[in-house]
Amino acid sequence: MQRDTRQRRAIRTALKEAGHPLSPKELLELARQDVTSLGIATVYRNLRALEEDGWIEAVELPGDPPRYEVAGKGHHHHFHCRKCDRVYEVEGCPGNLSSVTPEGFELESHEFVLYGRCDACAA
Amino acid sequence: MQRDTRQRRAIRTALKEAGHPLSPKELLELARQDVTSLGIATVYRNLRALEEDGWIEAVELPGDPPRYEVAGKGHHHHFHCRKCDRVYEVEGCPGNLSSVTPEGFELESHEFVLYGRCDACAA
DNA sequence: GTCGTTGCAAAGCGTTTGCAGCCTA
DNA sequence: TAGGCTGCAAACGCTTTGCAACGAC
Repeated sequence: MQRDTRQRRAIRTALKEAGHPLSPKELLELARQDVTSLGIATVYRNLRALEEDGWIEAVELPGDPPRYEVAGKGHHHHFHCRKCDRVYEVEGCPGNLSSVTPEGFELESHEFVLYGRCDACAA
Repeated sequence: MQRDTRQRRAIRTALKEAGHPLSPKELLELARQDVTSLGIATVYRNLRALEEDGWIEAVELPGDPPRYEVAGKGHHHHFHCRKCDRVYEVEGCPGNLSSVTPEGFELESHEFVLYGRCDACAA
């Protein structure tokens, strides 16, 4: 990742402005508002490059292809709205994980996903 | 799902005997010990049929294709071993989820995955 | 014998890669 | 102007589907 191309700039801007994790396809649509010729392969290549540079982080939710969000937000989890399919960040962590870890198992990390309706869809 | 074929019997047996969630490929390999001619398409078709019948449940972990386990075990979560890649069931639940649910959001359910080393791999 | 089920091969779908041309530095 | 980057199209891996043959009931 050495050059600052129009495509890369559009992708970074879309990720920053969205404020929530984006799928490659969502990202393509958003970034195409700046660079109409943008191809999906370029999106995937830049996602990988940005992730290797630590600029973004993959958000992997069960049963879904990865979404991506700007990195450096500290430990958090996600809320997946069943109605609009959007993913939100949530702060906090239920903790108390060692009590559910089986005997002899070494716990290294955890993931945690909430499902339901976001405030907009619940209304 | 009306007929009790050799293939379906082999698939059910493999799922029951494994005791932990299996991927379609793992299942194919196990069930082929009974029915050598078994094809992957048949595995996928039977997984769907067994799931629709409520006989099995999909176990979706972040970033992984679905695994399948025998249904009816009640609420539980999973531990994914980073070394052997196997998935174990864990009992219990950290609870206390409403405290991390944002204002105005309606919580319907949750998923929860532990990562680390299983007892065999930790030794 | 019927028709649900199977195995194969082809089709889908999301993601990755090869390659020639483009454009940033 | 060099070579990193892009867009296109082909390749890939996993899952689904079409179809003729098979076999459970």
